[in-house]
Parts: sequence; C-alpha cells; structure tokens
Amino acid sequence: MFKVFEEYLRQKIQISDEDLELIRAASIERKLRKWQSILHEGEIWRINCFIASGCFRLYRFGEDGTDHTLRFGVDNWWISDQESYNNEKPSEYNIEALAGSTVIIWDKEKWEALMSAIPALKLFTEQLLARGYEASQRRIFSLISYSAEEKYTEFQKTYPSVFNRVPLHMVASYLGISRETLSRIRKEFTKHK
Amino acid sequence: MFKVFEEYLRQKIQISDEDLELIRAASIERKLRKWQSILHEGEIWRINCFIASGCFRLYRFGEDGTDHTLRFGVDNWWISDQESYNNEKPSEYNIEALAGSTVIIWDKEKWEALMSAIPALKLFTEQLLARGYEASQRRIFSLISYSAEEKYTEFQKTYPSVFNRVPLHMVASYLGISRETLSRIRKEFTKHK
DNA sequence: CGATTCTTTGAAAACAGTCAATCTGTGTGG
DNA sequence: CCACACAGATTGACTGTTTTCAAAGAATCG
Repeated sequence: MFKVFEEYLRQKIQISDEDLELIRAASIERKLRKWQSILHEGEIWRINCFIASGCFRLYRFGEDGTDHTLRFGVDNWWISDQESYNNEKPSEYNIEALAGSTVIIWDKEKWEALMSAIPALKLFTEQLLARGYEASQRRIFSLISYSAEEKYTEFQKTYPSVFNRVPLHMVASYLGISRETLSRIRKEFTKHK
Repeated sequence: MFKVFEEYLRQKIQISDEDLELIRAASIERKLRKWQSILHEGEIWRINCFIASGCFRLYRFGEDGTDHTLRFGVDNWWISDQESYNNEKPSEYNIEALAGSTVIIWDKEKWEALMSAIPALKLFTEQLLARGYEASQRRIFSLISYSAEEKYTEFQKTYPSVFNRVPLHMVASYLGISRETLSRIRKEFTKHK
C-alpha cells in the first residue's frame, strides 16, 4: 500500500528516489477493521497518519453523551488530532474507521527527522497544516451563516467523496443538525429534483 | 509602540538584542481610527500584523448582505487572513478597527527573511498558526454542539477581554445567532444572576 | 431469517429569526 | 446647556425552522 502514498506524494512534491526510500523505511502500514478506533480519548496522538484506503471520522462526545463529528477522512487524506500531537497532551477526541481501511503511519520523532532531512517534506507538511486551517475557516463561516439546507448542499458539493460513503446521521452531526432534519431536507431535495 | 511588541515577544521566546533590532528595523507602525479598515475584500493580504493596542474584527458578507464575524483581535493578538496570505489571492474578508488602534506590521517578504535569519522566530510563527488551528477546532465543536445560550456563556468565559469591548451585535454575528436572540439570552442571564 | 443499525415520518414542542417599535446612551452642533 | 441625531440594545408579537419523541420502514449482515 505504500505505493498509494508514493503516487500521492510525487503528485504533490518533487522528491528523489532516495528520499522516498527514507520515508518508506520509516513508515508502518496498518490495517483497521470497520468501527475499529485508531485514537481513543485520553490517549496522546503521536503519529502522522495517511489514509491509503478507507474512511475515518474524528468525533467527540458532548456533555449529554451525543457524539459530534469534527472531521472526516477518506483515501489520500490525512487524519490527526493536531492539538494532541502538538502539545503532547491527552486527546479529547476519538478517531474511528468507518470501513475497512489501510493507513500508513510514521512516529512523530521519525517524521520530524524526515522533515529535517528533506526540506521539501517540511514545506509540504506546513502547507498541509495551512490547508487544514483554511478549510476550518470556511467551515466556521458556513456554520455561522448558512441555514441547515445550505450547509447540506455545500457539504454535498464540496465533499462528494465523503458524502457518498458515510452514514447520514454522521453527516448531520458534522453539520450540527439533527438526523431527522437532514432526512427531511434530503426529501425536499429529491422531490424538487 | 514597538516596546509593546518587544515585551510580548520576549515573553514568548528567547531572543537576542541584535535579532530583536532586526525585527524592529523591518517593522512599520500604523495607526487606525475607529471603523477604519486595514483589509478590504478583493485585496491581497501581504503583511503580518500585530495589534499593539486596540481592537479589530475580521468579517465577511453573506449572500443576503448581512455580515458575519469570523474573528476578533485585541491587544497582543495577531490579526490576518491566512488564506489570502498563503495563496496570495484576493481576500474574501474585511478587517476593520473597532476602536482607535495601533498595529505593528511587517511585509510578507521581510517577515520571511526574518524567519530565515532567526530560527526561533520561525518556530514561533509555526506555533502561532498551530494555536490558531486548535482554536478553530474548538470553535467548530462549540458551533455544532452548543445551543445559543451555551455558545454565549462559553464565549464570555473564554474571551472576556473581547466580550467587554465589542458591540453585542458583533458577538451575535460571531456566534451565528441574531442580535435579538443574544439580547434575550443575556436578559435571562442577569435575571437568574 | 432475525437482529441490528440506519433512515424516514408524523405530530407536538421548543427554539431562534424577523419585523417593527421603543429605549438608552453618546456625541454633535446650535 | 439643550435639542437632536444616531448607533446600539431591548422588547413584543409573530412566523418559521429545528428539535424531540415515538414509531415504523429500509437496509445490512451474520
């Protein structure tokens, strides 16, 4: 499965075969079954995790016990809890596989060594973070300014690859609306085509 | 006013007098009157901007013409549009002073030169970004999981320095609720003490 | 097929938004 | 110093949206 990552990375940055071999040598491949968690709240997230195939979500429980989806991840995305990673403190989140999945992971120390050795990789990592931040900003805007229906259509349009693969009630929890409301919006939508 | 920034930075990182002088030499001080904008949508945000004193907000107009506050900034915060800055593309946002303010700014190129020359500054800049990202995550969680009332109390608790300085209707637009709703929540609150 | 999970539906209740009017405080100019 | 204008905040009545609760249909999986 490293091949998947290799193709991904070569699309993103210029990298020599030697450097790529360094990256490969430091990586570990891991498979997860559906519903298996790769992060449980209370644990510290110490890895970089690339999704070679499959589907994940990062979520958290509210006071009342309901769960709230902070993020999804599908093939060729990264999934992580940056807060736990950066500050090496116990995570408040859970990350679970929504389907059988394969991930490529690197220990934090190994990734940092790789970034030191390969400047392009450091730059790329920084850009990834920046993209994530930008996506957060746009999501905040949609959460404070859109109606439930607008949030739904925007999500469907922006992340079709996610939308088609995850249970509806998780999309609802991602958008901050109830599953029933999402179901009704959806109904109206298919009606008016 | 550079003194304010100097104190701020010395609290955050170890830095020599020479390096600090480099940073000072590259900086520009600018004063803004109340309601003056430092970024208009369509412009490209090419600076790093530290708020030495005063108060700002970053906002955007929705389809219907109403404005939505993405972020506030007060003394000793940074304010920026990362998306425009990183990708050097026209901003979709506006940044305006909510009071007479003084900012210390650096051109993007100058700041990058400084980061190259002063590793600790580069590290610090990365950490700033990381903190911003983490704050975004927490805000997203509150937006998808809290009621209007909970969002209000959390904001008041988390950012008292902002809460006491900005008009209520802007807080409302930040929380994604109407000013009338915020007003009513507030009333209930003072009633039950 | 039976069990479980996911989705849909209906009806009522809670919640938040809109519109319009009023109130409050601040600052300006006469 | 007063009158006025203005922006911000509040209030009431109403409307519309979203949630909740309960139940019933699909779909999936062993």
